[in-house]
Amino acid sequence: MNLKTGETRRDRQRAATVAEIKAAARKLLLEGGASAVGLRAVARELGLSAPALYRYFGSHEDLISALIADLYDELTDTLIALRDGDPEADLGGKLFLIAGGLRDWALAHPAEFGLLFGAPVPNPLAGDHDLTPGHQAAMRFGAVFKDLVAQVYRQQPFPHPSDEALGAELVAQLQQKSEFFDGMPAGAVYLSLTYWTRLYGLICMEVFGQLHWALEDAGAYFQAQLFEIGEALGLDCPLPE
Amino acid sequence: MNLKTGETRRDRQRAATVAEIKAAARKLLLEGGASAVGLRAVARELGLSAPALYRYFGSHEDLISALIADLYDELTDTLIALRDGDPEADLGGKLFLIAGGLRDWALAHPAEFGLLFGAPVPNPLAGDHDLTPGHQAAMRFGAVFKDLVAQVYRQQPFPHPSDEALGAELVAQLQQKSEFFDGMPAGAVYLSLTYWTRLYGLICMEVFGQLHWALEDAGAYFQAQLFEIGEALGLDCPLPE
DNA sequence: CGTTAACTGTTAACGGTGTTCACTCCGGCG
DNA sequence: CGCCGGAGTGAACACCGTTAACAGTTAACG
Repeated sequence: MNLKTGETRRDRQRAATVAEIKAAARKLLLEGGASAVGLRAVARELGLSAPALYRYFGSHEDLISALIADLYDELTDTLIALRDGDPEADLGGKLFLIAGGLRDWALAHPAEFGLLFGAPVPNPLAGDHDLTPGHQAAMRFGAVFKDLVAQVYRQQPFPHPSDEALGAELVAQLQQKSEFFDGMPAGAVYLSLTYWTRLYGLICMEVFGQLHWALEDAGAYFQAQLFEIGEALGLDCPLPE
Repeated sequence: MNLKTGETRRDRQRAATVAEIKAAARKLLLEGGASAVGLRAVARELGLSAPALYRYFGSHEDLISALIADLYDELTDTLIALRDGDPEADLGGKLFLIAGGLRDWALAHPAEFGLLFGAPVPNPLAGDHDLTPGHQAAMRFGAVFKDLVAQVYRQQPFPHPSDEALGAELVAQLQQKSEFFDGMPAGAVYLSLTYWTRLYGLICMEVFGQLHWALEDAGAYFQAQLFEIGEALGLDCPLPE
């Protein structure tokens, strides 16, 4: 059976167990936050001994990394579904959809969001050009936004700051990423980066509770900010209310 | 001596020990990140037994909270010194100074920054109107920015979005904070919030390594963004380079 | 088919953590 | 002086990630 892949019964069993482990880890993460997903806790969740998990993951950190990669993938799929769900929406509308979708996901899964986008600060280690599956999944996630912005620009180039306004040093760095951004000029890459930076900052602030002192419900503020950013990208946005 | 406060010799000794403990915690935080500042590690650092620390802090979390409050205070002092250090600078210049100062501090102390502004996510507990010293210190910190923006507006009101553009719900929330913002109208409060949100997001992204994929050195990008935000606040900013 | 090797799981143990308890000091107060 | 209370101790508990030595099962190969 399936001689091509050489997939044996044990391989399938193993894959199933790995999935079970990650599912248990997700459950613990959802219920008790990041600190609740421990090696022993996961093992306990599926009636195993803690050392048994070492047959599937090299360490606790490896498990967490795999979990992060999965979460990235799931979030990416959610956003893609949102992007392609409404065939009536134009490119700008899709941009609004996935921005709102990211915020909704972050608010619904704060612990998961913190794991993905919070501080990997304790690791200012040697220059590791991360090729981990987690990093790749993060790239796949970011590409959803990047590609959409690039499509918007391709369809109707939005006005962007001139090279002189940005300064030579910044332009040099931006032009390095021009190819990655579908050949967009530095100013347009700059605006794309601004879009992402503001969106990220907005959601971080809200999820991390850094906005409570000013706003009870940041929903309206988020919409207004999104409107501003959309304007900068030359989109005609729906006025609030 | 000092009968008013009833400050006895033991009280002074105690305060000194508390300071020593927090100093050791800071050292560990600086050297090994947030995870390195453990109860036993701190005790080890000053030749004490772990349980001894319970005479000074009710728990490990209490120690961390006290540390956070101290860090907030220190950061606040740093920014205030920066603000008042150059008597030549006008209000807008001061705003640029403290924004850059915050970024510099964050980059120089990433672990500390993560502790202050990173995810307190795991605690979505009951509605606790935080009156902890940490929260108060955070307010004192935020006020440095808030007051400066309010002074800028007072000196020369910057153009701000109209109530209609913001939407009724958002305006209602903003007006609730009008008094806190020196009587500024909703649109101006909105712009102040935008200033802070963008600054925070920018620094978070850089410190948390969320910008590495796009920019090696985010310094120029930061300056350009600061310039944009300053423009929105009606400041005449120095063009880069 | 039988043998062998690899895989999955176990228990025991090590060093680490935060925390509590019972106990000893000793300085300052009435 | 007597004594209370604060400071500090070591032992212990329950948890954590991780390793080692061992047993049962399953797949692969001659």
